[in-house]
Amino acid sequence: MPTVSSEELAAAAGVNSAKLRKDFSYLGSYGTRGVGYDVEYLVYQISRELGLTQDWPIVMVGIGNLGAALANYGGFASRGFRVAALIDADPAMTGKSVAGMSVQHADDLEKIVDENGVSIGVIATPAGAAQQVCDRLVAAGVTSILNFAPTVLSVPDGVDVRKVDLSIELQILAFHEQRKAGEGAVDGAEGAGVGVEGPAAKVTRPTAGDDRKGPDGDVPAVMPA
Amino acid sequence: MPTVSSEELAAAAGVNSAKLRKDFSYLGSYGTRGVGYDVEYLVYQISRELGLTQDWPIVMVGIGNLGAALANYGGFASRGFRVAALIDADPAMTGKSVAGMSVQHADDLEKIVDENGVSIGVIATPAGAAQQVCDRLVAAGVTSILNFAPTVLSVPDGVDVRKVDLSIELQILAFHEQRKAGEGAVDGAEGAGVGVEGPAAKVTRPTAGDDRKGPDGDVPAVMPA
DNA sequence: CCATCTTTGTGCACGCGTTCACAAAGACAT
DNA sequence: ATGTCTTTGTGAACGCGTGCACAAAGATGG
Ligand SMILES: NC(=O)c1ccc[n+]([C@@H]2O[C@H](COP(=O)([O-])OP(=O)(O)OC[C@H]3O[C@@H](n4cnc5c(N)ncnc54)[C@H](O)[C@@H]3O)[C@@H](O)[C@H]2O)c1
Ligand SMILES: NC(=O)c1ccc[n+]([C@@H]2O[C@H](COP(=O)([O-])OP(=O)(O)OC[C@H]3O[C@@H](n4cnc5c(N)ncnc54)[C@H](O)[C@@H]3O)[C@@H](O)[C@H]2O)c1
Repeated sequence: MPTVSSEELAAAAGVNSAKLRKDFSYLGSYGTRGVGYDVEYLVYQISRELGLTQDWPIVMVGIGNLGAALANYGGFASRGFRVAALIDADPAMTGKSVAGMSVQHADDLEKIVDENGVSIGVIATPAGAAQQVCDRLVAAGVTSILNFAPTVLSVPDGVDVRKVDLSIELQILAFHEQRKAGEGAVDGAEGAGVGVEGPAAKVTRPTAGDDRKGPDGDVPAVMPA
Repeated sequence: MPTVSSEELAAAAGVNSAKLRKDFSYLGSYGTRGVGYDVEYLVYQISRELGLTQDWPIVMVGIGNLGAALANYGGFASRGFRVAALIDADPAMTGKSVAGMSVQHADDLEKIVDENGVSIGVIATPAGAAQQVCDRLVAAGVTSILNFAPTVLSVPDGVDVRKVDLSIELQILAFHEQRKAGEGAVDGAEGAGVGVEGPAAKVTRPTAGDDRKGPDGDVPAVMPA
Protein backbone atom coordinates (compact mmCIF):
# COMPACT_ATOMS: atom_id res chain seq x y z
CA MET A 1 0.00 0.00 0.00
CA PRO A 2 1.68 3.19 -1.18
CA THR A 3 1.65 5.91 1.44
CA VAL A 4 2.84 9.46 1.95
CA SER A 5 3.67 11.26 5.15
CA SER A 6 2.38 14.72 5.91
CA GLU A 7 6.00 15.81 5.98
CA GLU A 8 6.59 14.74 2.40
CA LEU A 9 3.40 16.30 1.16
CA ALA A 10 4.10 19.51 3.02
CA ALA A 11 7.56 19.77 1.53
CA ALA A 12 6.20 19.20 -1.96
CA ALA A 13 3.48 21.76 -1.52
CA GLY A 14 5.65 24.23 0.31
CA VAL A 15 3.49 24.43 3.40
CA ASN A 16 3.76 23.56 7.05
CA SER A 17 3.14 19.89 7.81
CA ALA A 18 1.07 20.58 10.90
CA LYS A 19 -1.25 22.77 8.90
CA LEU A 20 -1.61 20.11 6.30
CA ARG A 21 -2.44 17.49 8.90
CA LYS A 22 -4.98 19.77 10.54
CA ASP A 23 -6.59 20.52 7.22
CA PHE A 24 -6.82 16.84 6.43
CA SER A 25 -8.40 16.21 9.79
CA TYR A 26 -11.17 18.65 8.86
CA LEU A 27 -11.93 16.55 5.82
CA GLY A 28 -12.23 13.51 8.00
CA SER A 29 -9.42 11.90 6.11
CA TYR A 30 -7.13 10.15 8.43
CA GLY A 31 -3.83 8.42 8.11
CA THR A 32 -2.09 5.72 10.01
CA ARG A 33 0.25 6.81 12.77
CA GLY A 34 3.78 5.77 12.11
CA VAL A 35 3.03 5.21 8.45
CA GLY A 36 1.29 8.11 6.80
CA TYR A 37 -1.66 8.44 4.47
CA ASP A 38 -2.83 5.83 1.99
CA VAL A 39 -2.33 7.71 -1.27
CA GLU A 40 -5.23 6.23 -3.16
CA TYR A 41 -7.73 6.69 -0.35
CA LEU A 42 -6.50 10.21 0.31
CA VAL A 43 -6.82 11.21 -3.32
CA TYR A 44 -10.32 9.85 -3.39
CA GLN A 45 -11.34 11.66 -0.21
CA ILE A 46 -9.98 14.99 -1.38
CA SER A 47 -11.45 14.57 -4.83
CA ARG A 48 -14.82 13.86 -3.34
CA GLU A 49 -14.66 16.83 -0.98
CA LEU A 50 -13.63 19.10 -3.83
CA GLY A 51 -16.41 17.85 -6.07
CA LEU A 52 -14.12 16.20 -8.56
CA THR A 53 -15.82 12.85 -8.56
CA GLN A 54 -18.82 14.12 -10.40
CA ASP A 55 -19.01 15.53 -13.89
CA TRP A 56 -20.00 19.14 -14.30
CA PRO A 57 -21.62 20.19 -17.54
CA ILE A 58 -20.75 23.79 -18.47
CA VAL A 59 -21.89 26.20 -21.14
CA MET A 60 -19.65 28.73 -22.80
CA VAL A 61 -21.16 31.97 -24.06
CA GLY A 62 -19.30 34.17 -26.53
CA ILE A 63 -17.28 32.12 -28.98
CA GLY A 64 -14.84 34.77 -30.21
CA ASN A 65 -11.08 34.78 -29.97
CA LEU A 66 -10.99 33.85 -26.33
CA GLY A 67 -14.08 31.67 -26.27
CA ALA A 68 -12.80 29.60 -29.17
CA ALA A 69 -9.42 29.17 -27.51
CA LEU A 70 -11.15 28.02 -24.34
CA ALA A 71 -13.35 25.62 -26.26
CA ASN A 72 -10.27 24.08 -27.83
CA TYR A 73 -8.57 23.73 -24.49
CA GLY A 74 -8.45 20.11 -23.40
CA GLY A 75 -7.65 20.87 -19.80
CA PHE A 76 -11.25 21.14 -18.71
CA ALA A 77 -12.32 17.65 -19.63
CA SER A 78 -9.44 16.12 -17.72
CA ARG A 79 -10.69 17.72 -14.53
CA GLY A 80 -14.24 16.54 -14.86
CA PHE A 81 -15.75 19.42 -16.76
CA ARG A 82 -17.73 18.70 -19.88
CA VAL A 83 -18.48 21.48 -22.31
CA ALA A 84 -22.17 20.88 -22.90
CA ALA A 85 -22.69 23.72 -25.36
CA LEU A 86 -21.09 26.67 -27.12
CA ILE A 87 -23.35 29.69 -27.47
CA ASP A 88 -22.96 32.87 -29.50
CA ALA A 89 -25.25 35.69 -30.55
CA ASP A 90 -23.66 36.21 -33.95
CA PRO A 91 -25.77 34.48 -36.62
CA ALA A 92 -22.60 34.02 -38.64
CA MET A 93 -21.18 31.87 -35.85
CA THR A 94 -24.27 29.73 -35.38
CA GLY A 95 -23.84 26.27 -36.80
CA LYS A 96 -20.12 26.68 -37.23
CA SER A 97 -18.01 23.94 -35.77
CA VAL A 98 -15.62 24.90 -33.01
CA ALA A 99 -13.57 22.26 -31.22
CA GLY A 100 -15.78 19.61 -32.72
CA MET A 101 -18.99 21.16 -31.48
CA SER A 102 -21.65 23.07 -33.30
CA VAL A 103 -22.09 26.63 -32.03
CA GLN A 104 -25.68 27.29 -30.98
CA HIS A 105 -27.56 30.53 -31.06
CA ALA A 106 -28.06 32.64 -27.96
CA ASP A 107 -31.82 32.55 -28.45
CA ASP A 108 -31.80 28.98 -27.21
CA LEU A 109 -29.72 29.72 -24.13
CA GLU A 110 -32.45 28.98 -21.60
CA LYS A 111 -33.41 25.75 -23.30
CA ILE A 112 -29.82 24.57 -23.52
CA VAL A 113 -29.10 25.28 -19.87
CA ASP A 114 -32.25 23.57 -18.77
CA GLU A 115 -31.94 20.47 -20.92
CA ASN A 116 -28.34 19.84 -19.93
CA GLY A 117 -28.82 20.58 -16.26
CA VAL A 118 -26.05 23.15 -16.41
CA SER A 119 -25.16 25.01 -13.24
CA ILE A 120 -21.84 26.52 -14.31
CA GLY A 121 -21.50 29.06 -17.11
CA VAL A 122 -18.51 30.74 -18.72
CA ILE A 123 -18.87 34.26 -20.13
CA ALA A 124 -16.44 35.34 -22.86
CA THR A 125 -18.54 37.98 -24.58
CA PRO A 126 -17.61 41.64 -24.94
CA ALA A 127 -17.99 43.61 -21.75
CA GLY A 128 -21.14 45.31 -22.93
CA ALA A 129 -23.05 42.06 -23.29
CA ALA A 130 -21.75 40.35 -20.17
CA GLN A 131 -24.34 41.54 -17.64
CA GLN A 132 -27.21 40.73 -19.94
CA VAL A 133 -25.83 37.26 -20.68
CA CYS A 134 -25.24 36.78 -16.98
CA ASP A 135 -28.84 37.67 -16.15
CA ARG A 136 -30.14 35.18 -18.67
CA LEU A 137 -27.85 32.44 -17.41
CA VAL A 138 -28.95 33.04 -13.85
CA ALA A 139 -32.60 33.15 -14.80
CA ALA A 140 -32.14 29.86 -16.62
CA GLY A 141 -30.75 28.22 -13.49
CA VAL A 142 -27.01 28.75 -13.60
CA THR A 143 -25.62 29.41 -10.12
CA SER A 144 -21.88 29.70 -10.81
CA ILE A 145 -20.26 31.94 -13.38
CA LEU A 146 -16.71 32.30 -14.62
CA ASN A 147 -16.42 35.76 -16.13
CA PHE A 148 -13.69 36.83 -18.54
CA ALA A 149 -15.27 40.11 -19.55
CA PRO A 150 -13.81 43.18 -17.83
CA THR A 151 -17.01 44.03 -15.98
CA VAL A 152 -18.21 43.54 -12.45
CA LEU A 153 -21.33 41.41 -12.66
CA SER A 154 -24.30 41.89 -10.40
CA VAL A 155 -25.88 38.66 -9.31
CA PRO A 156 -28.49 37.68 -6.73
CA ASP A 157 -27.48 35.97 -3.51
CA GLY A 158 -26.60 32.35 -3.92
CA VAL A 159 -24.87 32.85 -7.23
CA ASP A 160 -21.09 32.69 -7.30
CA VAL A 161 -19.03 34.71 -9.71
CA ARG A 162 -15.33 34.42 -10.33
CA LYS A 163 -13.70 36.99 -12.52
CA VAL A 164 -10.55 36.28 -14.47
CA ASP A 165 -8.86 39.59 -15.11
CA LEU A 166 -5.59 39.17 -16.90
CA SER A 167 -4.73 42.84 -16.59
CA ILE A 168 -4.85 42.53 -12.85
CA GLU A 169 -2.56 39.52 -12.99
CA LEU A 170 -0.07 41.63 -14.87
CA GLN A 171 -0.55 44.52 -12.47
CA ILE A 172 0.28 42.29 -9.54
CA LEU A 173 3.47 41.23 -11.27
CA ALA A 174 4.29 44.84 -12.11
CA PHE A 175 3.68 45.80 -8.49
CA HIS A 176 6.24 43.35 -7.20
CA GLU A 177 8.53 44.20 -10.07
CA GLN A 178 8.51 47.79 -8.99
CA ARG A 179 9.29 46.79 -5.43
CA LYS A 180 12.30 44.79 -6.56
CA ALA A 181 13.58 47.81 -8.48
CA GLY A 182 13.04 50.17 -5.57
CA GLU A 183 14.69 47.94 -2.96
CA GLY A 184 17.46 49.56 -0.96
CA ALA A 185 16.65 52.95 -2.39
CA VAL A 186 14.95 53.94 0.84
CA ASP A 187 14.12 57.52 0.06
CA GLY A 188 15.36 57.76 -3.48
CA ALA A 189 12.92 58.61 -6.21
CA GLU A 190 13.10 55.67 -8.57
CA GLY A 191 11.85 56.19 -12.06
CA ALA A 192 11.88 59.55 -13.77
CA GLY A 193 10.41 62.84 -12.70
CA VAL A 194 8.01 62.12 -9.89
CA GLY A 195 7.04 65.69 -9.30
CA VAL A 196 4.54 66.06 -6.49
CA GLU A 197 5.88 63.95 -3.66
CA GLY A 198 3.90 65.01 -0.63
CA PRO A 199 5.11 64.46 2.93
CA ALA A 200 6.79 61.12 2.20
CA ALA A 201 8.50 61.36 5.55
CA LYS A 202 5.23 60.48 7.20
CA VAL A 203 5.11 57.13 5.45
CA THR A 204 5.26 54.13 7.73
CA ARG A 205 6.07 51.49 5.18
CA PRO A 206 6.28 47.85 6.24
CA THR A 207 9.45 46.03 5.30
CA ALA A 208 9.33 44.75 1.74
CA GLY A 209 8.23 41.16 1.53
CA ASP A 210 6.05 41.22 4.62
CA ASP A 211 2.92 41.07 2.57
CA ARG A 212 3.63 37.62 1.26
CA LYS A 213 2.28 34.53 2.87
CA GLY A 214 2.82 31.60 0.57
CA PRO A 215 4.53 30.93 -2.71
CA ASP A 216 2.27 33.34 -4.56
CA GLY A 217 1.89 36.74 -3.01
CA ASP A 218 -1.15 38.90 -3.22
CA VAL A 219 -1.81 42.57 -2.91
CA PRO A 220 -3.67 43.94 0.09
CA ALA A 221 -7.41 43.55 -0.06
CA VAL A 222 -8.14 47.24 -0.38
CA MET A 223 -8.61 47.40 -4.10
CA PRO A 224 -11.96 46.15 -5.31
CA ALA A 225 -11.93 43.27 -7.73
CA MET B 1 -11.67 70.10 -5.34
CA PRO B 2 -13.60 66.84 -5.67
CA THR B 3 -13.20 64.63 -2.64
CA VAL B 4 -14.38 61.27 -1.33
CA SER B 5 -14.71 60.09 2.23
CA SER B 6 -13.37 56.75 3.39
CA GLU B 7 -16.95 55.86 4.19
CA GLU B 8 -18.09 56.31 0.61
CA LEU B 9 -15.15 54.41 -0.81
CA ALA B 10 -15.61 51.60 1.67
CA ALA B 11 -19.27 51.24 0.80
CA ALA B 12 -18.45 51.11 -2.91
CA ALA B 13 -15.72 48.53 -2.43
CA GLY B 14 -17.64 46.52 0.11
CA VAL B 15 -15.03 46.78 2.83
CA ASN B 16 -14.73 48.32 6.26
CA SER B 17 -13.93 52.03 6.25
CA ALA B 18 -11.40 51.76 9.07
CA LYS B 19 -9.46 49.15 7.17
CA LEU B 20 -9.46 51.32 4.11
CA ARG B 21 -8.19 54.32 6.03
CA LYS B 22 -5.48 52.25 7.67
CA ASP B 23 -4.39 50.87 4.33
CA PHE B 24 -4.25 54.35 2.88
CA SER B 25 -2.16 55.48 5.80
CA TYR B 26 0.42 52.81 4.90
CA LEU B 27 0.73 54.33 1.45
CA GLY B 28 1.42 57.68 3.01
CA SER B 29 -1.59 59.08 1.27
CA TYR B 30 -3.49 61.28 3.55
CA GLY B 31 -6.77 63.06 3.43
CA THR B 32 -8.14 66.11 5.09
CA ARG B 33 -10.01 65.61 8.33
CA GLY B 34 -13.57 66.72 8.06
CA VAL B 35 -13.42 66.61 4.28
CA GLY B 36 -12.04 63.37 2.91
CA TYR B 37 -9.52 62.50 0.24
CA ASP B 38 -8.70 64.60 -2.80
CA VAL B 39 -9.75 62.21 -5.55
CA GLU B 40 -7.16 63.20 -8.10
CA TYR B 41 -4.27 63.13 -5.69
CA LEU B 42 -5.43 59.83 -4.23
CA VAL B 43 -5.70 58.20 -7.62
CA TYR B 44 -2.24 59.40 -8.47
CA GLN B 45 -0.75 58.12 -5.21
CA ILE B 46 -2.33 54.70 -5.53
CA SER B 47 -1.40 54.43 -9.19
CA ARG B 48 2.16 55.26 -8.38
CA GLU B 49 2.34 52.78 -5.53
CA LEU B 50 0.88 50.07 -7.73
CA GLY B 51 3.29 50.79 -10.55
CA LEU B 52 0.64 52.06 -12.93
CA THR B 53 2.33 55.31 -13.77
CA GLN B 54 5.05 53.64 -15.74
CA ASP B 55 4.75 51.62 -18.90
CA TRP B 56 5.71 47.97 -18.75
CA PRO B 57 6.90 46.31 -21.94
CA ILE B 58 5.95 42.63 -22.05
CA VAL B 59 6.74 39.74 -24.36
CA MET B 60 4.32 36.99 -25.20
CA VAL B 61 5.68 33.55 -26.01
CA GLY B 62 3.54 30.94 -27.78
CA ILE B 63 1.17 32.54 -30.25
CA GLY B 64 -1.36 29.74 -30.64
CA ASN B 65 -5.07 29.83 -29.89
CA LEU B 66 -4.67 31.42 -26.51
CA GLY B 67 -1.64 33.55 -27.29
CA ALA B 68 -3.32 35.06 -30.32
CA ALA B 69 -6.44 35.83 -28.32
CA LEU B 70 -4.33 37.52 -25.68
CA ALA B 71 -2.43 39.49 -28.29
CA ASN B 72 -5.71 40.75 -29.69
CA TYR B 73 -6.95 41.74 -26.28
CA GLY B 74 -6.94 45.49 -25.89
CA GLY B 75 -7.27 45.44 -22.12
CA PHE B 76 -3.55 45.30 -21.49
CA ALA B 77 -2.64 48.55 -23.18
CA SER B 78 -5.25 50.46 -21.23
CA ARG B 79 -3.57 49.45 -17.99
CA GLY B 80 -0.10 50.51 -18.99
CA PHE B 81 1.19 47.31 -20.53
CA ARG B 82 2.71 47.42 -23.96
CA VAL B 83 3.15 44.22 -25.91
CA ALA B 84 6.73 44.65 -27.10
CA ALA B 85 6.94 41.40 -29.03
CA LEU B 86 5.13 38.19 -29.97
CA ILE B 87 7.36 35.12 -30.04
CA ASP B 88 6.74 31.63 -31.39
CA ALA B 89 8.91 28.63 -32.19
CA ASP B 90 6.88 27.52 -35.18
CA PRO B 91 8.59 28.69 -38.40
CA ALA B 92 5.17 28.82 -40.03
CA MET B 93 4.12 31.46 -37.51
CA THR B 94 7.22 33.62 -37.87
CA GLY B 95 6.56 36.76 -39.83
CA LYS B 96 2.83 36.33 -39.68
CA SER B 97 0.90 39.33 -38.50
CA VAL B 98 -1.09 38.91 -35.31
CA ALA B 99 -2.92 41.85 -33.80
CA GLY B 100 -0.96 44.16 -36.02
CA MET B 101 2.41 42.84 -34.96
CA SER B 102 4.82 40.57 -36.72
CA VAL B 103 5.47 37.30 -34.89
CA GLN B 104 9.17 36.80 -34.22
CA HIS B 105 11.07 33.56 -33.95
CA ALA B 106 12.00 32.07 -30.60
CA ASP B 107 15.66 32.00 -31.59
CA ASP B 108 15.76 35.74 -31.05
CA LEU B 109 14.11 35.62 -27.64
CA GLU B 110 17.16 36.79 -25.68
CA LYS B 111 17.84 39.61 -28.08
CA ILE B 112 14.23 40.78 -28.03
CA VAL B 113 14.03 40.77 -24.25
CA ASP B 114 17.29 42.61 -23.93
CA GLU B 115 16.65 45.26 -26.55
CA ASN B 116 13.22 46.11 -25.23
CA GLY B 117 14.20 46.07 -21.59
CA VAL B 118 11.46 43.56 -20.88
CA SER B 119 11.02 42.33 -17.32
CA ILE B 120 7.60 40.70 -17.64
CA GLY B 121 6.92 37.68 -19.84
CA VAL B 122 3.75 35.79 -20.70
CA ILE B 123 3.96 32.07 -21.47
CA ALA B 124 1.20 30.53 -23.59
CA THR B 125 3.08 27.58 -25.06
CA PRO B 126 2.14 23.94 -24.60
CA ALA B 127 2.97 22.57 -21.17
CA GLY B 128 5.95 20.65 -22.42
CA ALA B 129 7.76 23.74 -23.64
CA ALA B 130 6.88 26.02 -20.75
CA GLN B 131 9.80 25.29 -18.41
CA GLN B 132 12.32 25.62 -21.18
CA VAL B 133 10.82 28.91 -22.36
CA CYS B 134 10.72 30.07 -18.77
CA ASP B 135 14.40 29.29 -18.27
CA ARG B 136 15.34 31.25 -21.37
CA LEU B 137 13.20 34.21 -20.36
CA VAL B 138 14.76 34.27 -16.91
CA ALA B 139 18.27 33.92 -18.33
CA ALA B 140 17.52 36.82 -20.64
CA GLY B 141 16.57 39.02 -17.72
CA VAL B 142 12.84 38.55 -17.23
CA THR B 143 11.94 38.59 -13.54
CA SER B 144 8.16 38.23 -13.65
CA ILE B 145 6.22 35.57 -15.52
CA LEU B 146 2.54 35.04 -16.18
CA ASN B 147 2.09 31.37 -16.96
CA PHE B 148 -0.93 29.90 -18.76
CA ALA B 149 0.54 26.47 -19.33
CA PRO B 150 -0.65 23.80 -16.89
CA THR B 151 2.78 23.26 -15.35
CA VAL B 152 4.44 24.39 -12.17
CA LEU B 153 7.47 26.39 -13.20
CA SER B 154 10.73 26.30 -11.28
CA VAL B 155 12.41 29.66 -11.07
CA PRO B 156 15.33 31.05 -9.07
CA ASP B 157 14.74 33.34 -6.12
CA GLY B 158 13.80 36.83 -7.07
CA VAL B 159 11.64 35.75 -9.98
CA ASP B 160 7.87 35.95 -9.57
CA VAL B 161 5.52 33.55 -11.28
CA ARG B 162 1.77 33.78 -11.43
CA LYS B 163 -0.12 30.88 -12.87
CA VAL B 164 -3.50 31.25 -14.48
CA ASP B 165 -5.21 27.89 -14.27
CA LEU B 166 -8.70 28.00 -15.65
CA SER B 167 -9.47 24.48 -14.55
CA ILE B 168 -8.84 25.48 -10.97
CA GLU B 169 -11.16 28.44 -11.37
CA LEU B 170 -13.86 26.04 -12.46
CA GLN B 171 -13.01 23.65 -9.67
CA ILE B 172 -13.47 26.40 -7.10
CA LEU B 173 -16.89 27.13 -8.56
CA ALA B 174 -17.75 23.45 -8.59
CA PHE B 175 -16.62 23.16 -4.98
CA HIS B 176 -19.03 25.83 -3.83
CA GLU B 177 -21.66 24.49 -6.15
CA GLN B 178 -21.44 21.15 -4.42
CA ARG B 179 -21.75 22.80 -1.04
CA LYS B 180 -24.90 24.57 -2.11
CA ALA B 181 -26.39 21.26 -3.22
CA GLY B 182 -25.38 19.49 -0.03
CA GLU B 183 -26.72 22.14 2.34
CA GLY B 184 -29.15 20.93 4.95
CA ALA B 185 -28.44 17.32 4.05
CA VAL B 186 -26.31 16.95 7.17
CA ASP B 187 -25.59 13.25 6.98
CA GLY B 188 -27.30 12.40 3.75
CA ALA B 189 -25.19 10.99 0.94
CA GLU B 190 -25.82 13.38 -1.91
CA GLY B 191 -25.00 12.22 -5.38
CA ALA B 192 -25.17 8.62 -6.45
CA GLY B 193 -23.47 5.58 -5.05
CA VAL B 194 -20.70 6.83 -2.82
CA GLY B 195 -19.49 3.44 -1.77
CA VAL B 196 -16.56 3.62 0.60
CA GLU B 197 -17.51 6.17 3.20
CA GLY B 198 -15.04 5.66 6.01
CA PRO B 199 -15.67 6.81 9.59
CA ALA B 200 -17.51 9.96 8.62
CA ALA B 201 -18.71 10.26 12.20
CA LYS B 202 -15.24 11.42 13.17
CA VAL B 203 -15.50 14.43 10.89
CA THR B 204 -15.45 17.77 12.61
CA ARG B 205 -16.70 19.91 9.80
CA PRO B 206 -16.88 23.66 10.22
CA THR B 207 -20.17 25.32 9.39
CA ALA B 208 -20.57 25.91 5.69
CA GLY B 209 -19.58 29.39 4.69
CA ASP B 210 -16.94 29.84 7.35
CA ASP B 211 -14.18 29.61 4.81
CA ARG B 212 -15.18 32.82 3.11
CA LYS B 213 -13.67 36.14 3.99
CA GLY B 214 -14.60 38.65 1.35
CA PRO B 215 -16.85 38.82 -1.64
CA ASP B 216 -14.92 36.12 -3.47
CA GLY B 217 -14.24 33.02 -1.46
CA ASP B 218 -11.22 30.82 -1.80
CA VAL B 219 -10.41 27.27 -0.98
CA PRO B 220 -8.14 26.47 1.96
CA ALA B 221 -4.46 26.86 1.23
CA VAL B 222 -3.68 23.15 1.43
CA MET B 223 -3.82 22.39 -2.24
CA PRO B 224 -0.73 23.45 -4.17
CA ALA B 225 -1.21 25.94 -6.95
C1' DC C 1 -11.65 84.13 17.24
C1' DC C 2 -14.33 80.60 19.04
C1' DA C 3 -17.70 76.83 18.68
C1' DT C 4 -19.30 73.08 16.25
C1' DC C 5 -19.28 69.50 13.08
C1' DT C 6 -17.25 66.18 10.07
C1' DT C 7 -13.84 62.89 9.00
C1' DT C 8 -9.27 61.31 9.46
C1' DG C 9 -5.56 58.60 11.71
C1' DT C 10 -4.61 55.12 15.02
C1' DG C 11 -4.25 52.66 19.70
C1' DC C 12 -6.24 48.70 21.31
C1' DA C 13 -8.77 44.50 21.62
C1' DC C 14 -10.77 40.69 19.48
C1' DG C 15 -10.82 36.62 16.50
C1' DC C 16 -8.85 33.47 13.43
C1' DG C 17 -5.46 30.98 11.09
C1' DT C 18 -0.85 29.21 11.60
C1' DT C 19 2.68 26.90 14.04
C1' DC C 20 4.73 24.51 17.85
C1' DA C 21 5.09 20.70 20.57
C1' DC C 22 3.77 16.46 22.44
C1' DA C 23 0.96 12.60 23.85
C1' DA C 24 -1.28 8.77 21.74
C1' DA C 25 -1.54 5.37 18.23
C1' DG C 26 -0.02 1.95 15.52
C1' DA C 27 3.63 -0.66 12.80
C1' DC C 28 7.39 -3.54 13.08
C1' DA C 29 11.22 -6.11 14.99
C1' DT C 30 12.83 -9.07 18.49
C1' DA D 1 4.15 -9.98 24.21
C1' DT D 2 6.98 -6.14 24.79
C1' DG D 3 9.81 -2.36 23.38
C1' DT D 4 11.14 0.92 20.00
C1' DC D 5 10.41 4.01 16.44
C1' DT D 6 7.76 6.72 13.34
C1' DT D 7 4.03 9.71 12.34
C1' DT D 8 -0.52 11.24 13.29
C1' DG D 9 -3.97 14.21 15.57
C1' DT D 10 -4.62 18.13 18.35
C1' DG D 11 -4.37 21.34 22.56
C1' DA D 12 -2.32 25.56 23.30
C1' DA D 13 0.38 29.63 22.21
C1' DC D 14 1.61 32.90 18.97
C1' DG D 15 1.14 36.42 15.39
C1' DC D 16 -1.40 39.13 12.35
C1' DG D 17 -5.07 41.24 10.14
C1' DT D 18 -9.59 43.32 11.05
C1' DG D 19 -12.79 46.24 13.30
C1' DC D 20 -14.07 49.27 17.07
C1' DA D 21 -13.93 53.50 19.14
C1' DC D 22 -12.10 57.89 20.01
C1' DA D 23 -8.98 61.77 20.20
C1' DA D 24 -7.01 65.08 17.11
C1' DA D 25 -7.27 67.87 13.09
C1' DG D 26 -9.14 70.92 10.23
C1' DA D 27 -13.00 73.05 7.82
C1' DT D 28 -16.86 76.02 8.25
C1' DG D 29 -20.06 79.29 10.12
C1' DG D 30 -21.30 82.65 13.37
N1 LIG E 1 -8.92 37.90 -25.81
C1 LIG E 1 -8.37 37.87 -24.61
O1 LIG E 1 -7.25 37.43 -24.39
C2 LIG E 1 -9.10 38.37 -23.48
C3 LIG E 1 -8.44 38.45 -22.30
C4 LIG E 1 -9.10 38.90 -21.20
C5 LIG E 1 -10.41 39.25 -21.33
N2 LIG E 1 -11.03 39.20 -22.49
C6 LIG E 1 -12.42 39.55 -22.59
O2 LIG E 1 -13.14 38.42 -23.04
C7 LIG E 1 -14.20 38.85 -23.86
C8 LIG E 1 -14.10 38.18 -25.20
O3 LIG E 1 -12.87 38.51 -25.81
P1 LIG E 1 -12.62 38.10 -27.31
O4 LIG E 1 -11.27 38.57 -27.64
O5 LIG E 1 -12.93 36.68 -27.49
O6 LIG E 1 -13.70 39.00 -28.07
P2 LIG E 1 -14.41 38.65 -29.46
O7 LIG E 1 -15.01 39.91 -29.94
O8 LIG E 1 -13.45 37.96 -30.33
O9 LIG E 1 -15.54 37.62 -29.11
C9 LIG E 1 -16.75 37.99 -28.52
C10 LIG E 1 -17.83 37.02 -28.98
O10 LIG E 1 -19.00 37.20 -28.19
C11 LIG E 1 -20.14 37.12 -29.07
N3 LIG E 1 -21.25 37.84 -28.44
C12 LIG E 1 -21.47 39.18 -28.41
N4 LIG E 1 -22.60 39.46 -27.74
C13 LIG E 1 -23.12 38.28 -27.35
C14 LIG E 1 -24.28 37.92 -26.64
N5 LIG E 1 -25.11 38.83 -26.16
N6 LIG E 1 -24.50 36.61 -26.43
C15 LIG E 1 -23.66 35.69 -26.88
N7 LIG E 1 -22.53 35.97 -27.56
C16 LIG E 1 -22.27 37.26 -27.79
C17 LIG E 1 -19.67 37.74 -30.34
O11 LIG E 1 -20.48 37.30 -31.42
C18 LIG E 1 -18.24 37.22 -30.42
O12 LIG E 1 -18.17 36.00 -31.08
C19 LIG E 1 -14.10 40.35 -23.93
O13 LIG E 1 -14.96 40.90 -22.97
C20 LIG E 1 -12.68 40.62 -23.59
O14 LIG E 1 -12.51 41.88 -23.01
C21 LIG E 1 -10.41 38.74 -23.59
N1 LIG F 1 -6.65 27.53 -24.99
C1 LIG F 1 -7.03 27.77 -23.75
O1 LIG F 1 -8.09 28.27 -23.47
C2 LIG F 1 -6.14 27.48 -22.65
C3 LIG F 1 -6.63 27.64 -21.39
C4 LIG F 1 -5.82 27.39 -20.34
C5 LIG F 1 -4.54 27.01 -20.57
N2 LIG F 1 -4.09 26.85 -21.80
C6 LIG F 1 -2.71 26.47 -22.02
O2 LIG F 1 -2.07 27.49 -22.75
C7 LIG F 1 -1.13 26.92 -23.61
C8 LIG F 1 -1.40 27.32 -25.02
O3 LIG F 1 -2.70 26.91 -25.39
P1 LIG F 1 -3.16 27.03 -26.89
O4 LIG F 1 -4.53 26.54 -26.95
O5 LIG F 1 -2.89 28.40 -27.38
O6 LIG F 1 -2.17 26.01 -27.63
P2 LIG F 1 -1.66 26.06 -29.13
O7 LIG F 1 -1.10 24.74 -29.45
O8 LIG F 1 -2.73 26.62 -29.98
O9 LIG F 1 -0.49 27.13 -29.12
C9 LIG F 1 0.79 26.86 -28.65
C10 LIG F 1 1.78 27.72 -29.42
O10 LIG F 1 3.06 27.65 -28.77
C11 LIG F 1 4.06 27.54 -29.78
N3 LIG F 1 5.23 26.94 -29.18
C12 LIG F 1 5.48 25.63 -28.93
N4 LIG F 1 6.68 25.46 -28.38
C13 LIG F 1 7.24 26.68 -28.29
C14 LIG F 1 8.49 27.15 -27.81
N5 LIG F 1 9.38 26.32 -27.29
N6 LIG F 1 8.73 28.46 -27.88
C15 LIG F 1 7.81 29.31 -28.38
N7 LIG F 1 6.62 28.92 -28.84
C16 LIG F 1 6.34 27.61 -28.80
C17 LIG F 1 3.44 26.72 -30.85
O11 LIG F 1 4.08 26.96 -32.08
C18 LIG F 1 1.99 27.24 -30.85
O12 LIG F 1 1.83 28.32 -31.71
C19 LIG F 1 -1.21 25.41 -23.40
O13 LIG F 1 -0.23 25.04 -22.46
C20 LIG F 1 -2.57 25.24 -22.82
O14 LIG F 1 -2.65 24.10 -21.99
C21 LIG F 1 -4.85 27.09 -22.85
